[in-house]
Amino acid sequence: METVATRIYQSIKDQIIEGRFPPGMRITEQNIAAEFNSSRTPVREALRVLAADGFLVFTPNSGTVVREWVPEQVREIFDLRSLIESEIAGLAAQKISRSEIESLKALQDKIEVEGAVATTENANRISPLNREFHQIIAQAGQNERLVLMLASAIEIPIVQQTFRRYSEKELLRSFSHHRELIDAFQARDSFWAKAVMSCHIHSAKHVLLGPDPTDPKQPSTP
Amino acid sequence: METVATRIYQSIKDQIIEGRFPPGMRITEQNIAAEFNSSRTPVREALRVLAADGFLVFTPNSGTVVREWVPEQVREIFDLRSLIESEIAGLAAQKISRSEIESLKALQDKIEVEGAVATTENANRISPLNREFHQIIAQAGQNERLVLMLASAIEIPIVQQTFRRYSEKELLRSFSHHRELIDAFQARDSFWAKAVMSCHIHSAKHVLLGPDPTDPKQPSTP
DNA sequence: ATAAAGCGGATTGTGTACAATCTGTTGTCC
DNA sequence: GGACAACAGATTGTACACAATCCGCTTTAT
Repeated sequence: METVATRIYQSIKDQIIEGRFPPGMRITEQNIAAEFNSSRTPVREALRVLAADGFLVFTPNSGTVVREWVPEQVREIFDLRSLIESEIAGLAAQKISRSEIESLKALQDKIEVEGAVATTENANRISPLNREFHQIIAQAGQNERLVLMLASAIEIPIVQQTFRRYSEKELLRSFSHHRELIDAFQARDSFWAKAVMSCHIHSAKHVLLGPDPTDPKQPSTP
Repeated sequence: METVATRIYQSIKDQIIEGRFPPGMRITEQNIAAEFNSSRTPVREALRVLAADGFLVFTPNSGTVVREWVPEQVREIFDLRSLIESEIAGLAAQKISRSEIESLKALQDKIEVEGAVATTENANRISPLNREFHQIIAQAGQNERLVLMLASAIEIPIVQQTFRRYSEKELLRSFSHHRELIDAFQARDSFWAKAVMSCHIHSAKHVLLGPDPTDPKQPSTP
Protein backbone atom coordinates (compact mmCIF):
# COMPACT_ATOMS: atom_id res chain seq x y z
CA MET A 1 0.00 0.00 0.00
CA GLU A 2 2.26 2.75 -1.26
CA THR A 3 0.43 5.28 -3.34
CA VAL A 4 -2.67 7.30 -2.52
CA ALA A 5 -4.49 5.60 -5.38
CA THR A 6 -3.79 2.20 -3.82
CA ARG A 7 -5.05 3.30 -0.41
CA ILE A 8 -8.24 4.65 -1.93
CA TYR A 9 -8.71 1.45 -3.91
CA GLN A 10 -8.37 -0.75 -0.86
CA SER A 11 -10.58 1.43 1.30
CA ILE A 12 -13.47 1.55 -1.15
CA LYS A 13 -13.16 -2.16 -1.86
CA ASP A 14 -13.36 -2.97 1.84
CA GLN A 15 -16.36 -0.73 2.35
CA ILE A 16 -18.21 -2.38 -0.51
CA ILE A 17 -17.43 -5.90 0.71
CA GLU A 18 -18.52 -4.99 4.22
CA GLY A 19 -21.71 -3.52 2.84
CA ARG A 20 -21.17 0.03 4.02
CA PHE A 21 -21.32 1.20 0.41
CA PRO A 22 -24.64 -0.37 -0.53
CA PRO A 23 -25.37 -1.60 -4.06
CA GLY A 24 -26.68 1.16 -6.29
CA MET A 25 -24.93 3.92 -4.33
CA ARG A 26 -23.56 6.65 -6.53
CA ILE A 27 -19.84 7.35 -6.18
CA THR A 28 -18.72 10.87 -7.05
CA GLU A 29 -15.05 11.52 -7.53
CA GLN A 30 -15.00 14.77 -5.58
CA ASN A 31 -16.57 13.26 -2.48
CA ILE A 32 -14.00 10.48 -2.35
CA ALA A 33 -11.19 12.92 -3.06
CA ALA A 34 -12.35 15.17 -0.23
CA GLU A 35 -12.45 12.20 2.14
CA PHE A 36 -8.83 11.40 1.41
CA ASN A 37 -7.60 15.00 1.12
CA SER A 38 -6.42 14.24 -2.39
CA SER A 39 -7.19 15.38 -5.88
CA ARG A 40 -9.52 13.52 -8.23
CA THR A 41 -6.64 11.99 -10.19
CA PRO A 42 -5.81 9.08 -7.87
CA VAL A 43 -9.51 8.62 -7.14
CA ARG A 44 -10.27 8.09 -10.81
CA GLU A 45 -7.58 5.47 -11.11
CA ALA A 46 -8.89 3.59 -8.10
CA LEU A 47 -12.45 3.73 -9.46
CA ARG A 48 -11.43 2.40 -12.85
CA VAL A 49 -9.68 -0.57 -11.31
CA LEU A 50 -12.61 -1.26 -8.99
CA ALA A 51 -14.89 -1.21 -12.02
CA ALA A 52 -12.58 -3.66 -13.79
CA ASP A 53 -12.76 -5.89 -10.72
CA GLY A 54 -16.55 -5.84 -10.90
CA PHE A 55 -17.19 -3.92 -7.68
CA LEU A 56 -18.39 -0.80 -9.44
CA VAL A 57 -20.29 -0.16 -12.64
CA PHE A 58 -18.86 2.68 -14.62
CA THR A 59 -20.60 4.50 -17.48
CA PRO A 60 -18.56 7.03 -19.51
CA ASN A 61 -19.61 10.63 -18.97
CA SER A 62 -22.24 9.50 -16.56
CA GLY A 63 -20.53 8.20 -13.45
CA THR A 64 -19.93 5.29 -11.15
CA VAL A 65 -22.28 3.31 -8.92
CA VAL A 66 -21.75 0.34 -6.62
CA ARG A 67 -22.67 -2.81 -8.46
CA GLU A 68 -26.09 -4.31 -7.84
CA TRP A 69 -26.85 -8.02 -7.92
CA VAL A 70 -30.00 -9.64 -9.23
CA PRO A 71 -30.87 -13.12 -7.90
CA GLU A 72 -29.96 -14.80 -11.18
CA GLN A 73 -26.45 -13.36 -10.91
CA VAL A 74 -26.15 -14.53 -7.32
CA ARG A 75 -27.09 -18.01 -8.47
CA GLU A 76 -24.45 -17.85 -11.18
CA ILE A 77 -21.87 -16.68 -8.66
CA PHE A 78 -22.57 -19.61 -6.37
CA ASP A 79 -22.56 -22.16 -9.17
CA LEU A 80 -19.21 -20.80 -10.29
CA ARG A 81 -17.93 -20.79 -6.75
CA SER A 82 -18.96 -24.40 -6.33
CA LEU A 83 -17.17 -25.38 -9.54
CA ILE A 84 -13.93 -23.66 -8.57
CA GLU A 85 -13.85 -24.23 -4.84
CA SER A 86 -14.64 -27.93 -5.22
CA GLU A 87 -11.76 -28.24 -7.64
CA ILE A 88 -9.53 -26.47 -5.12
CA ALA A 89 -10.70 -28.80 -2.34
CA GLY A 90 -9.84 -31.77 -4.55
CA LEU A 91 -6.34 -30.46 -5.12
CA ALA A 92 -5.96 -29.60 -1.45
CA ALA A 93 -6.79 -33.17 -0.45
CA GLN A 94 -3.69 -34.29 -2.36
CA LYS A 95 -1.35 -31.56 -1.23
CA ILE A 96 -2.40 -30.30 2.18
CA SER A 97 0.17 -30.63 4.98
CA ARG A 98 -0.32 -32.06 8.47
CA SER A 99 0.12 -28.64 10.03
CA GLU A 100 -2.47 -27.09 7.71
CA ILE A 101 -4.95 -29.76 8.75
CA GLU A 102 -4.18 -28.94 12.39
CA SER A 103 -4.84 -25.25 11.67
CA LEU A 104 -8.19 -26.15 10.16
CA LYS A 105 -9.11 -28.15 13.23
CA ALA A 106 -8.12 -25.37 15.61
CA LEU A 107 -10.01 -22.82 13.54
CA GLN A 108 -13.14 -24.92 13.45
CA ASP A 109 -12.95 -25.39 17.24
CA LYS A 110 -12.96 -21.61 17.60
CA ILE A 111 -15.79 -21.22 15.11
CA GLU A 112 -17.99 -23.66 16.99
CA VAL A 113 -17.35 -21.91 20.31
CA GLU A 114 -18.23 -18.50 18.86
CA GLY A 115 -21.18 -19.84 16.90
CA ALA A 116 -22.88 -21.88 19.59
CA VAL A 117 -26.01 -19.82 18.96
CA ALA A 118 -27.02 -18.06 15.76
CA THR A 119 -27.02 -14.34 16.56
CA THR A 120 -25.96 -11.47 14.33
CA GLU A 121 -23.10 -10.65 16.68
CA ASN A 122 -21.78 -14.19 16.55
CA ALA A 123 -22.15 -14.20 12.78
CA ASN A 124 -19.93 -11.13 12.59
CA ARG A 125 -17.30 -12.88 14.68
CA ILE A 126 -17.51 -16.10 12.69
CA SER A 127 -17.28 -14.53 9.24
CA PRO A 128 -13.55 -13.73 9.30
CA LEU A 129 -12.76 -17.11 10.87
CA ASN A 130 -14.75 -18.86 8.18
CA ARG A 131 -12.93 -16.86 5.55
CA GLU A 132 -9.62 -17.94 7.04
CA PHE A 133 -10.76 -21.55 6.98
CA HIS A 134 -11.47 -21.40 3.28
CA GLN A 135 -8.24 -19.49 2.65
CA ILE A 136 -6.12 -22.20 4.22
CA ILE A 137 -7.72 -24.71 1.86
CA ALA A 138 -7.15 -22.38 -1.09
CA GLN A 139 -3.48 -22.09 -0.21
CA ALA A 140 -3.15 -25.83 0.20
CA GLY A 141 -4.49 -26.40 -3.31
CA GLN A 142 -1.41 -24.70 -4.74
CA ASN A 143 -3.05 -23.31 -7.84
CA GLU A 144 -2.66 -19.54 -8.06
CA ARG A 145 -5.04 -19.09 -10.91
CA LEU A 146 -7.90 -20.94 -9.25
CA VAL A 147 -7.40 -18.89 -6.09
CA LEU A 148 -7.58 -15.69 -8.13
CA MET A 149 -10.79 -16.78 -9.85
CA LEU A 150 -12.28 -17.78 -6.54
CA ALA A 151 -11.50 -14.37 -5.06
CA SER A 152 -13.58 -12.70 -7.75
CA ALA A 153 -16.49 -14.93 -6.81
CA ILE A 154 -16.48 -14.44 -3.05
CA GLU A 155 -15.45 -10.84 -2.57
CA ILE A 156 -19.02 -9.59 -2.69
CA PRO A 157 -21.19 -8.51 0.22
CA ILE A 158 -23.83 -11.19 -0.07
CA VAL A 159 -21.21 -13.93 0.12
CA GLN A 160 -19.32 -12.41 3.01
CA GLN A 161 -22.50 -11.91 4.97
CA THR A 162 -23.84 -15.40 4.43
CA PHE A 163 -23.56 -16.29 8.09
CA ARG A 164 -25.95 -13.56 9.16
CA ARG A 165 -28.73 -15.39 7.36
CA TYR A 166 -28.05 -18.80 8.83
CA SER A 167 -30.57 -20.29 11.20
CA GLU A 168 -29.41 -22.59 14.00
CA LYS A 169 -29.98 -25.64 11.82
CA GLU A 170 -28.09 -24.18 8.87
CA LEU A 171 -25.23 -23.13 11.08
CA LEU A 172 -24.91 -26.66 12.43
CA ARG A 173 -24.94 -28.08 8.92
CA SER A 174 -22.18 -25.68 7.91
CA PHE A 175 -20.07 -26.81 10.88
CA SER A 176 -20.73 -30.41 9.95
CA HIS A 177 -19.46 -29.71 6.41
CA HIS A 178 -16.27 -28.21 7.78
CA ARG A 179 -15.63 -31.24 10.00
CA GLU A 180 -16.32 -33.60 7.10
CA LEU A 181 -13.92 -31.64 4.91
CA ILE A 182 -11.18 -32.08 7.49
CA ASP A 183 -11.86 -35.81 7.57
CA ALA A 184 -11.72 -35.97 3.76
CA PHE A 185 -8.37 -34.18 3.82
CA GLN A 186 -6.98 -36.54 6.42
CA ALA A 187 -8.14 -39.45 4.28
CA ARG A 188 -6.46 -37.76 1.28
CA ASP A 189 -9.63 -38.41 -0.69
CA SER A 190 -10.02 -35.85 -3.51
CA PHE A 191 -13.43 -37.06 -4.59
CA TRP A 192 -14.80 -36.90 -1.07
CA ALA A 193 -13.38 -33.42 -0.50
CA LYS A 194 -14.81 -32.16 -3.78
CA ALA A 195 -18.21 -33.56 -2.96
CA VAL A 196 -18.31 -32.07 0.53
CA MET A 197 -17.24 -28.66 -0.72
CA SER A 198 -19.90 -28.81 -3.41
CA CYS A 199 -22.56 -29.54 -0.77
CA HIS A 200 -21.22 -26.72 1.39
CA ILE A 201 -21.53 -24.11 -1.35
CA HIS A 202 -24.85 -25.20 -2.82
CA SER A 203 -26.37 -25.39 0.62
CA ALA A 204 -25.24 -21.80 1.28
CA LYS A 205 -26.72 -20.76 -2.06
CA HIS A 206 -30.15 -21.98 -1.06
CA VAL A 207 -30.06 -20.12 2.24
CA LEU A 208 -29.53 -16.90 0.32
CA LEU A 209 -31.85 -17.52 -2.59
CA GLY A 210 -34.61 -19.57 -1.04
CA PRO A 211 -36.44 -22.14 -3.15
CA ASP A 212 -36.18 -21.73 -6.92
CA PRO A 213 -39.19 -19.61 -7.94
CA THR A 214 -39.07 -21.00 -11.49
CA ASP A 215 -39.71 -24.51 -10.17
CA PRO A 216 -43.43 -25.24 -10.65
CA LYS A 217 -43.72 -28.00 -8.07
CA GLN A 218 -47.35 -27.11 -7.49
CA PRO A 219 -49.21 -25.72 -10.56
CA SER A 220 -50.14 -22.23 -9.19
CA THR A 221 -52.89 -23.07 -6.63
CA PRO A 222 -52.15 -25.50 -3.79
CA MET B 1 -15.76 3.14 -27.40
CA GLU B 2 -16.39 6.72 -26.40
CA THR B 3 -13.53 8.19 -24.46
CA VAL B 4 -9.87 8.39 -25.35
CA ALA B 5 -9.04 6.20 -22.37
CA THR B 6 -11.34 3.49 -23.72
CA ARG B 7 -9.77 3.61 -27.18
CA ILE B 8 -6.30 3.34 -25.71
CA TYR B 9 -7.41 0.44 -23.52
CA GLN B 10 -8.83 -1.51 -26.43
CA SER B 11 -5.88 -0.82 -28.69
CA ILE B 12 -3.25 -1.98 -26.21
CA LYS B 13 -5.32 -5.01 -25.27
CA ASP B 14 -5.61 -6.06 -28.92
CA GLN B 15 -1.91 -5.59 -29.52
CA ILE B 16 -1.04 -7.76 -26.52
CA ILE B 17 -3.45 -10.52 -27.54
CA GLU B 18 -2.12 -10.49 -31.09
CA GLY B 19 1.40 -10.69 -29.75
CA ARG B 20 2.63 -7.38 -31.15
CA PHE B 21 3.41 -6.20 -27.63
CA PRO B 22 5.58 -9.13 -26.56
CA PRO B 23 5.66 -10.33 -22.94
CA GLY B 24 8.18 -8.43 -20.87
CA MET B 25 7.96 -5.29 -23.02
CA ARG B 26 8.13 -2.09 -21.02
CA ILE B 27 5.22 0.30 -21.48
CA THR B 28 5.98 3.96 -20.83
CA GLU B 29 3.10 6.35 -20.44
CA GLN B 30 4.60 9.08 -22.59
CA ASN B 31 5.17 6.80 -25.58
CA ILE B 32 1.57 5.63 -25.57
CA ALA B 33 0.32 9.18 -25.05
CA ALA B 34 2.37 10.39 -28.01
CA GLU B 35 0.98 7.60 -30.18
CA PHE B 36 -2.55 8.73 -29.46
CA ASN B 37 -1.87 12.48 -29.39
CA SER B 38 -3.22 12.59 -25.88
CA SER B 39 -1.94 13.44 -22.45
CA ARG B 40 -0.75 10.85 -19.95
CA THR B 41 -3.96 11.02 -17.94
CA PRO B 42 -6.16 8.74 -20.08
CA VAL B 43 -3.15 6.50 -20.75
CA ARG B 44 -2.67 5.90 -17.04
CA GLU B 45 -6.31 4.95 -16.60
CA ALA B 46 -6.13 2.48 -19.47
CA LEU B 47 -2.94 0.95 -18.08
CA ARG B 48 -4.41 0.51 -14.62
CA VAL B 49 -7.41 -1.33 -16.00
CA LEU B 50 -5.23 -3.50 -18.23
CA ALA B 51 -3.15 -4.37 -15.18
CA ALA B 52 -6.34 -5.28 -13.28
CA ASP B 53 -7.32 -7.51 -16.21
CA GLY B 54 -3.98 -9.28 -15.96
CA PHE B 55 -2.55 -8.13 -19.30
CA LEU B 56 0.04 -5.89 -17.71
CA VAL B 57 2.07 -6.06 -14.54
CA PHE B 58 2.25 -2.78 -12.74
CA THR B 59 4.69 -1.86 -9.98
CA PRO B 60 4.20 1.47 -8.16
CA ASN B 61 6.87 4.07 -8.89
CA SER B 62 8.55 1.62 -11.22
CA GLY B 63 6.36 1.16 -14.24
CA THR B 64 4.39 -1.24 -16.35
CA VAL B 65 5.43 -4.25 -18.43
CA VAL B 66 3.49 -6.71 -20.56
CA ARG B 67 2.80 -9.80 -18.50
CA GLU B 68 5.03 -12.81 -18.97
CA TRP B 69 3.88 -16.41 -18.62
CA VAL B 70 5.89 -19.27 -17.19
CA PRO B 71 4.93 -22.81 -18.27
CA GLU B 72 3.38 -23.62 -14.91
CA GLN B 73 1.01 -20.68 -15.33
CA VAL B 74 0.11 -21.80 -18.83
CA ARG B 75 -0.73 -25.20 -17.45
CA GLU B 76 -2.92 -23.60 -14.78
CA ILE B 77 -4.65 -21.50 -17.42
CA PHE B 78 -5.50 -24.54 -19.51
CA ASP B 79 -6.70 -26.57 -16.54
CA LEU B 80 -8.95 -23.69 -15.56
CA ARG B 81 -10.12 -23.27 -19.12
CA SER B 82 -10.98 -26.94 -19.27
CA LEU B 83 -12.97 -26.71 -16.05
CA ILE B 84 -14.97 -23.70 -17.17
CA GLU B 85 -15.40 -24.38 -20.85
CA SER B 86 -16.48 -27.98 -20.21
CA GLU B 87 -19.12 -26.68 -17.83
CA ILE B 88 -20.24 -24.23 -20.50
CA ALA B 89 -20.43 -27.00 -23.08
CA GLY B 90 -22.57 -29.03 -20.71
CA LEU B 91 -24.99 -26.14 -20.28
CA ALA B 92 -24.96 -25.46 -24.00
CA ALA B 93 -26.00 -29.04 -24.73
CA GLN B 94 -29.21 -28.36 -22.79
CA LYS B 95 -29.95 -24.91 -24.14
CA ILE B 96 -28.48 -24.57 -27.63
CA SER B 97 -30.95 -23.78 -30.42
CA ARG B 98 -31.30 -25.50 -33.79
CA SER B 99 -30.04 -22.41 -35.59
CA GLU B 100 -27.00 -22.17 -33.36
CA ILE B 101 -26.14 -25.77 -34.16
CA GLU B 102 -26.47 -24.93 -37.86
CA SER B 103 -24.10 -22.00 -37.39
CA LEU B 104 -21.57 -24.30 -35.77
CA LYS B 105 -21.81 -26.70 -38.68
CA ALA B 106 -21.37 -23.96 -41.28
CA LEU B 107 -18.44 -22.52 -39.35
CA GLN B 108 -16.73 -25.88 -39.07
CA ASP B 109 -17.19 -26.46 -42.82
CA LYS B 110 -15.36 -23.20 -43.43
CA ILE B 111 -12.64 -24.06 -40.93
CA GLU B 112 -11.96 -27.38 -42.60
CA VAL B 113 -11.73 -25.78 -46.05
CA GLU B 114 -9.26 -23.15 -44.83
CA GLY B 115 -7.31 -25.62 -42.75
CA ALA B 116 -6.88 -28.40 -45.28
CA VAL B 117 -3.12 -28.12 -44.73
CA ALA B 118 -1.30 -26.86 -41.64
CA THR B 119 0.50 -23.67 -42.68
CA THR B 120 1.01 -20.50 -40.68
CA GLU B 121 -1.14 -18.56 -43.13
CA ASN B 122 -4.01 -20.97 -42.77
CA ALA B 123 -3.61 -20.92 -39.01
CA ASN B 124 -4.07 -17.15 -39.05
CA ARG B 125 -7.25 -17.54 -41.06
CA ILE B 126 -8.59 -20.31 -38.86
CA SER B 127 -7.96 -18.58 -35.52
CA PRO B 128 -10.83 -16.07 -35.70
CA LEU B 129 -13.20 -18.73 -37.04
CA ASN B 130 -12.26 -21.04 -34.19
CA ARG B 131 -12.80 -18.23 -31.74
CA GLU B 132 -16.27 -17.65 -33.22
CA PHE B 133 -17.03 -21.35 -32.89
CA HIS B 134 -16.25 -21.31 -29.19
CA GLN B 135 -18.12 -18.04 -28.74
CA ILE B 136 -21.33 -19.47 -30.15
CA ILE B 137 -21.10 -22.27 -27.60
CA ALA B 138 -20.41 -19.78 -24.82
CA GLN B 139 -23.50 -17.78 -25.77
CA ALA B 140 -25.62 -20.91 -25.95
CA GLY B 141 -24.66 -21.83 -22.38
CA GLN B 142 -26.48 -18.74 -21.13
CA ASN B 143 -24.32 -18.12 -18.11
CA GLU B 144 -22.80 -14.64 -18.16
CA ARG B 145 -20.45 -15.21 -15.28
CA LEU B 146 -18.90 -18.34 -16.78
CA VAL B 147 -18.39 -16.52 -20.08
CA LEU B 148 -16.64 -13.69 -18.26
CA MET B 149 -14.36 -16.08 -16.40
CA LEU B 150 -13.60 -17.91 -19.62
CA ALA B 151 -12.62 -14.67 -21.34
CA SER B 152 -9.95 -14.04 -18.74
CA ALA B 153 -8.51 -17.47 -19.48
CA ILE B 154 -8.37 -17.28 -23.27
CA GLU B 155 -7.51 -13.67 -23.99
CA ILE B 156 -3.79 -14.29 -23.90
CA PRO B 157 -1.42 -14.61 -26.85
CA ILE B 158 -0.42 -18.22 -26.34
CA VAL B 159 -4.04 -19.35 -26.40
CA GLN B 160 -5.01 -17.28 -29.40
CA GLN B 161 -2.02 -18.53 -31.34
CA THR B 162 -2.54 -22.20 -30.56
CA PHE B 163 -3.31 -23.09 -34.16
CA ARG B 164 0.09 -21.97 -35.36
CA ARG B 165 1.66 -24.79 -33.41
CA TYR B 166 -0.64 -27.52 -34.64
CA SER B 167 0.80 -30.22 -36.89
CA GLU B 168 -1.39 -31.85 -39.53
CA LYS B 169 -2.34 -34.62 -37.12
CA GLU B 170 -3.21 -32.22 -34.31
CA LEU B 171 -5.25 -30.06 -36.64
CA LEU B 172 -7.28 -33.07 -37.75
CA ARG B 173 -7.88 -34.09 -34.15
CA SER B 174 -9.10 -30.58 -33.35
CA PHE B 175 -11.55 -30.74 -36.27
CA SER B 176 -12.70 -34.12 -35.07
CA HIS B 177 -13.41 -32.66 -31.61
CA HIS B 178 -15.49 -29.88 -33.14
CA ARG B 179 -17.57 -32.37 -35.12
CA GLU B 180 -18.05 -34.55 -32.09
CA LEU B 181 -19.15 -31.52 -30.06
CA ILE B 182 -21.81 -30.75 -32.65
CA ASP B 183 -23.03 -34.33 -32.46
CA ALA B 184 -23.16 -34.16 -28.66
CA PHE B 185 -25.21 -30.96 -28.89
CA GLN B 186 -27.64 -32.54 -31.35
CA ALA B 187 -27.99 -35.48 -29.00
CA ARG B 188 -28.56 -32.99 -26.15
CA ASP B 189 -26.07 -34.97 -24.09
CA SER B 190 -24.44 -32.74 -21.44
CA PHE B 191 -22.02 -35.38 -20.23
CA TRP B 192 -20.83 -36.14 -23.73
CA ALA B 193 -20.39 -32.46 -24.56
CA LYS B 194 -18.45 -31.84 -21.35
CA ALA B 195 -16.17 -34.78 -22.03
CA VAL B 196 -15.43 -33.77 -25.61
CA MET B 197 -14.67 -30.18 -24.60
CA SER B 198 -12.36 -31.44 -21.89
CA CYS B 199 -10.47 -33.54 -24.44
CA HIS B 200 -10.31 -30.57 -26.78
CA ILE B 201 -8.70 -28.27 -24.23
CA HIS B 202 -6.33 -30.75 -22.63
CA SER B 203 -5.13 -31.88 -26.03
CA ALA B 204 -4.39 -28.25 -26.95
CA LYS B 205 -2.53 -27.84 -23.67
CA HIS B 206 -0.16 -30.65 -24.52
CA VAL B 207 0.60 -29.21 -27.94
CA LEU B 208 1.75 -26.00 -26.26
CA LEU B 209 3.53 -27.47 -23.27
CA GLY B 210 4.91 -30.72 -24.65
CA PRO B 211 5.28 -33.73 -22.36
CA ASP B 212 5.35 -33.02 -18.63
CA PRO B 213 9.02 -32.56 -17.73
CA THR B 214 8.35 -33.52 -14.11
CA ASP B 215 7.18 -36.96 -15.20
CA PRO B 216 10.10 -39.37 -14.63
CA LYS B 217 8.93 -42.10 -17.00
CA GLN B 218 12.55 -43.19 -17.61
CA PRO B 219 14.97 -42.63 -14.68
CA SER B 220 17.44 -40.15 -16.29
CA THR B 221 19.30 -42.33 -18.85
CA PRO B 222 17.38 -44.38 -21.44
C1' DA C 1 40.05 -2.51 -7.62
C1' DT C 2 35.97 -2.30 -5.03
C1' DA C 3 32.33 -0.31 -2.64
C1' DA C 4 29.80 3.45 -1.23
C1' DA C 5 28.01 8.00 -2.08
C1' DG C 6 26.16 11.34 -4.95
C1' DC C 7 24.52 13.24 -9.11
C1' DG C 8 21.48 13.67 -13.51
C1' DG C 9 18.07 12.03 -16.52
C1' DA C 10 14.02 9.66 -17.07
C1' DT C 11 9.64 8.09 -15.39
C1' DT C 12 5.92 7.90 -12.39
C1' DG C 13 2.56 10.27 -8.79
C1' DT C 14 -0.46 14.00 -7.78
C1' DG C 15 -2.64 18.64 -7.99
C1' DT C 16 -4.99 22.00 -10.55
C1' DA C 17 -7.34 24.16 -14.42
C1' DC C 18 -10.38 24.05 -17.96
C1' DA C 19 -13.24 21.70 -21.59
C1' DA C 20 -16.93 18.45 -22.60
C1' DT C 21 -20.96 16.25 -21.28
C1' DC C 22 -24.92 15.09 -18.76
C1' DT C 23 -29.18 15.99 -15.88
C1' DG C 24 -32.87 18.26 -14.16
C1' DT C 25 -35.53 22.42 -14.40
C1' DT C 26 -37.62 26.19 -16.17
C1' DG C 27 -39.97 28.58 -19.57
C1' DT C 28 -42.10 29.01 -23.98
C1' DC C 29 -44.87 27.67 -27.78
C1' DC C 30 -48.45 24.93 -29.79
C1' DG D 1 -52.10 20.97 -20.44
C1' DG D 2 -48.28 18.76 -22.77
C1' DA D 3 -44.11 18.66 -25.49
C1' DC D 4 -39.98 20.55 -26.66
C1' DA D 5 -36.04 23.74 -26.26
C1' DA D 6 -32.79 26.21 -23.66
C1' DC D 7 -30.37 27.12 -19.66
C1' DA D 8 -27.74 26.27 -15.05
C1' DG D 9 -25.47 23.39 -12.04
C1' DA D 10 -23.04 19.48 -11.30
C1' DT D 11 -19.99 15.90 -12.80
C1' DT D 12 -16.84 13.72 -15.69
C1' DG D 13 -12.81 13.93 -19.34
C1' DT D 14 -8.37 15.66 -20.57
C1' DA D 15 -4.25 18.58 -20.52
C1' DC D 16 -0.46 20.32 -18.27
C1' DA D 17 2.74 21.45 -14.48
C1' DC D 18 5.41 20.19 -10.86
C1' DA D 19 6.84 17.01 -7.05
C1' DA D 20 8.53 12.45 -5.77
C1' DT D 21 10.91 8.49 -6.90
C1' DC D 22 13.84 5.41 -9.27
C1' DC D 23 17.83 3.84 -12.08
C1' DG D 24 22.24 3.99 -14.02
C1' DC D 25 26.50 6.36 -14.05
C1' DT D 26 30.31 8.69 -12.32
C1' DT D 27 33.10 10.01 -8.69
C1' DT D 28 35.54 9.38 -4.53
C1' DA D 29 37.52 7.23 -0.60
C1' DT D 30 39.50 3.12 1.33
